[in-house]
Amino acid sequence: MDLTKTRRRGAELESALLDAAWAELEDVGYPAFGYDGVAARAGTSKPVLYRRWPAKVDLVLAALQHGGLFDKRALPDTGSLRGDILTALRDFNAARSGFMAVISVYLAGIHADTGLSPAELRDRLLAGSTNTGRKLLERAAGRGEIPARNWPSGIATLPSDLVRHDLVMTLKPLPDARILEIVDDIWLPLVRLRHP
Amino acid sequence: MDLTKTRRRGAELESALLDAAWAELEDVGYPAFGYDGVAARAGTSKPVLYRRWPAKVDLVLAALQHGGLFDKRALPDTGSLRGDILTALRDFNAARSGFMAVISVYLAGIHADTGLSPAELRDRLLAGSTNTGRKLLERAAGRGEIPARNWPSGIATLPSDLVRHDLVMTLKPLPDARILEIVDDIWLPLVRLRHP
DNA sequence: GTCCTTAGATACGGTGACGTTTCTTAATGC
DNA sequence: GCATTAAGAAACGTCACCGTATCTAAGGAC
Repeated sequence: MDLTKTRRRGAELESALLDAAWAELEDVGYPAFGYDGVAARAGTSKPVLYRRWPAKVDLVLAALQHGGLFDKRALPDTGSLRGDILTALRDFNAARSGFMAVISVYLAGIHADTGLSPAELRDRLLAGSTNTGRKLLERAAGRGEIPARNWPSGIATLPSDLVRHDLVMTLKPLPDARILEIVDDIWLPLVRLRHP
Repeated sequence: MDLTKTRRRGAELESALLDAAWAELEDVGYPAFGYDGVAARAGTSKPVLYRRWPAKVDLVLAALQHGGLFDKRALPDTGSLRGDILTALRDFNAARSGFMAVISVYLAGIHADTGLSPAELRDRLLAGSTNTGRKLLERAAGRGEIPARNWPSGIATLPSDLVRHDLVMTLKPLPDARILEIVDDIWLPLVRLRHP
C-alpha cells in the first residue's frame, strides 16, 4: 500500500483485486477459494469485491481471465518438429500452476454448481493441444520431415495429454527427461511411421 | 432399516458405515466429505463414526480400502497383447468412479493437510500401471508377438496414462473408440517397432 | 430374567465463512 | 473550497459443520 496514497481506485484497484484473486486461486484451489481470503490478500474489504463480482463464480472467471488462461499461445517455430514440440511442452510445463488452478475449478464442477459451463472450461483446458500438435505435424509434413497423413486426433494431442496427465498425477513439474521421453521415445517414433 | 431389527452392531454396522462413507466420497469428493454427510447417509449418529474413526482422514482411508481401491487386479490373459491391454483398459474404465474419488482426495492434498502420505496415494493411483503394461509386454515378447526390449517406463504406462488423463479431463468414461485408438493407433504400433 | 455395552437421537458450544449493513473518510471532479 | 462516490474498516446475523456431551434403550452375553 503506497504511503502517499491510501486508497486505490479504478483500473489500479481492479488489477490489484484480480492479482489477489488469481494468487488465491492458485494457492488454495477452488473449493477453499473465498471472499474472505481474496479480500485479505488484496488488502481490501469484502463489499468492494461483492460490488464487482456478486457471486463466487464471477470472481473465479475473472481471475482465470486475468491469469491469462484464455490467452492464445504463440506457436513455436524452431525449424524442426522436435524443436517445436519440445518448446511447446516446456512452455506448458513452466506455466503449469495456472493449469492446476483450472483443474481444481474443473473438478469442483463434479460436485458443485459452479455456474461454469464444463464445455467452456474443457475447451480452455485443452486449448493449444487440439490445434498445436496438429499444426506442428502439418508443418513438419510440409517440410518433408515426416510422412503426410491425416492424423488421428489422439496422436496429435498425445504429447500434451501425457504432460497434462503427469502434472495432475505428480503435482510437480515434469522433469525434462520425461519431456524428452515423451517426444523422443513415444511421439516422434510414432509420427515418423510409414502408414498404409 | 430392517423392521425386525432396529440397531446394527458389529461387522454389519461397520460394513454399512463404510458403504455410506464410500458412497459419500464418490458423490461429493474429498473437500465436501464430512461426518454429518456420512452419518446421514448411513442412518447413524456422529458419535458412532467418531468412536471408530476420530479424524476425517481415518474415515477417508477406511472408505478407500472398503471401496476396493487397494485391491490387486488380476492380470488379463487373453492370449494376445491386444486382447490383454484392451481388457485391462476396459476394466479400469468401468471402475472409474473409484479412481475419481481418489483423485479428489489426492488433489485435496495440495491445499490441506490430509495426513495421507502423497507417496502412498500416488502408489495407489498408479497401481496396476507401473506393472501391468510391463508384464503384458514381457509376456507378448515371450510369445514372440513383439520384439523383446527393455521398455522405457513411459511406454509401459502409456495406455493407462492416457485413460487416466481422459477420465480426469472429460469426467466421463472413455468411449470404446478412444480405447481402441489408444491401443491400435498409438500403443501397439509403438511396441511393435523394431528398435536398435 | 439381569447386566453391560454401545447404537442412535438429540442437543450443545465453538468456529469460520458468507453476505450484508453501517460508518468514516480518501479520492476525484467541478 | 464543496459535493459525490465508493474504498476500507468493522460489525453483525446466519448457517453449516465440527466435535462433544447426555440420554434412552436395543442388542448380546450370561
